[in-house]
Amino acid sequence: MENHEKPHFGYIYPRPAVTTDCVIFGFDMTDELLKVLLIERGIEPFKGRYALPGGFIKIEAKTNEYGLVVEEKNESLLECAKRELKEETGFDVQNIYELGTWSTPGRDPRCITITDAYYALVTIQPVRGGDDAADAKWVPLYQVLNTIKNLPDGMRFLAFDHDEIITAAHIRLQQQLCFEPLAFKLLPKRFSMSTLQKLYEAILEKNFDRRNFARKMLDSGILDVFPTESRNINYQLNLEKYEEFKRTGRLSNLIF
Amino acid sequence: MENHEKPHFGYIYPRPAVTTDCVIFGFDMTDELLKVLLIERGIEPFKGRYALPGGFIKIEAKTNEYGLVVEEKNESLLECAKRELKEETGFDVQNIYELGTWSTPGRDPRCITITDAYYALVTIQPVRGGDDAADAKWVPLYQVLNTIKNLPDGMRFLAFDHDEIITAAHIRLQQQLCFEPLAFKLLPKRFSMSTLQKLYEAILEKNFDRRNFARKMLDSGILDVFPTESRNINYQLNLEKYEEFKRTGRLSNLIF
DNA sequence: GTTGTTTTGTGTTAAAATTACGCGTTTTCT
DNA sequence: AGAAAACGCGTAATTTTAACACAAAACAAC
Repeated sequence: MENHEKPHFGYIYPRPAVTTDCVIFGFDMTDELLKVLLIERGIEPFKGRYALPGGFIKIEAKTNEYGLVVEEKNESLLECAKRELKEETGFDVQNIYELGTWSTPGRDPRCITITDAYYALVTIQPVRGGDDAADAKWVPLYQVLNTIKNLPDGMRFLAFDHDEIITAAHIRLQQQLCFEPLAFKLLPKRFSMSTLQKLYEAILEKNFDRRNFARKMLDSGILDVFPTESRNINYQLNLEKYEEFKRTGRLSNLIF
Repeated sequence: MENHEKPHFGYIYPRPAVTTDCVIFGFDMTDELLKVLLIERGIEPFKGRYALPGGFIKIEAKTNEYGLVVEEKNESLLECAKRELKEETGFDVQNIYELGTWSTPGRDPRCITITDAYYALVTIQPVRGGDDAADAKWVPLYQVLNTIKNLPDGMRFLAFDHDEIITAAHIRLQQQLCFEPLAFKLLPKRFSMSTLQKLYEAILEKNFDRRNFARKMLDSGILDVFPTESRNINYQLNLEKYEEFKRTGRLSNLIF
């Protein structure tokens, strides 16, 4: 542990280190499971444990020969989250949302660290071979949540306080689904009604009547219909209609 | 602007300064308006402008004679928000929720600063004399939001990026009201049905039919009834029933 | 390719919730 | 005192939700 002598541009009190972590949700079309992307930590602390991808925020400060700051550059927390994601998992994520901060004293044994957590929604490509990207791994969400829930008191599954973060992310995902058809961001462009339903069921942990579900979705008017070679029908989100319906408040019936 | 030479316990890159800001909502029974607590800034930057109460996170680090860290103390961001609130406005707030972080580069002209924003709900005491607490002032929310909305492009009403924060806080308050009867936290213990309705209308910016509103509230089962001297009726939130109904999912009909 | 099983598309109907008003009385304001 | 607003109690029409039936197409196993 080394001390740090870089300039801090005006505010002279000690500062916490700032990181971002990200809960990446993906829907696996092959087994129709909602999954999260975890990485195995290669270094201490928590070496060998699974954790959310994330890392420290980047601030570049240039000082002249007298030690005065002549140039500063920094990224926003959102940019930080996206960059770390790309670095650690190779994912280029569009749909990313802030979840909240975690700052309990002692949460990082190295130093006083606060993290700004994000969650992101991606479509898992159907036939990706072995999981790429370092030691990143897709794990079924329900497995993670169950493991966490059944842990003996005081024990943790993931590194740091990531157990809490992933639990909060799931709750937030459930709630946001009531305001916004987020689910589409987890699916490929076109999908079947039953796939969409399975996804809703996976997120909300509750089952729907197949026929009522389909009617509700279709009645909302945001889906375009595409026949397939077989008798089955595929659907696609109509973004214009969705945005319009959102403005005019006609999406309330999408709440389950 | 001075440089900073204090130790940073292990993580050796430059760090941003960290602050918290708080949007305090209060419902003024006298004029039945939803208001926010703003403070007039006494110092640069943005001297004389209104701003959200808030400030820097407190970290105390003690080093021995060799400059090594022997003791650290820090507060969580939530504790920081509560402390700053107390210091700047005298308010001791129970109901406080995290809103999100703001970290756009350049948002604070002094230095790289990220803020974690909170929102809080308080009951404004009926006959508080002149606004106490330094230069804190209750301002009707709709006035602030309208001012912000009608500002010429690029102009701002509040200091820093507090325009965005207060706007986001209002949206969040609206959304959270759909999951939780937050409104009660803005009212005194007992209140009339029309007061409750006015509050809901103020938050959601939408009007309800008096009779339907009352029925919905009463049917939910979370209100206790108290006659008054006059023919009128007062109500009070029954916390036990509320918690029970929340667990058993019987509050869905409280969504408007 | 035949057979049994599962999935998919298309309804109907009863119950529940929401919305829109009517009316007589009490309070409030001037 | 009189007019206007607020209040409590109620009903009817409409919309939304929940529960369930059936046949054709796809799929799996042999």
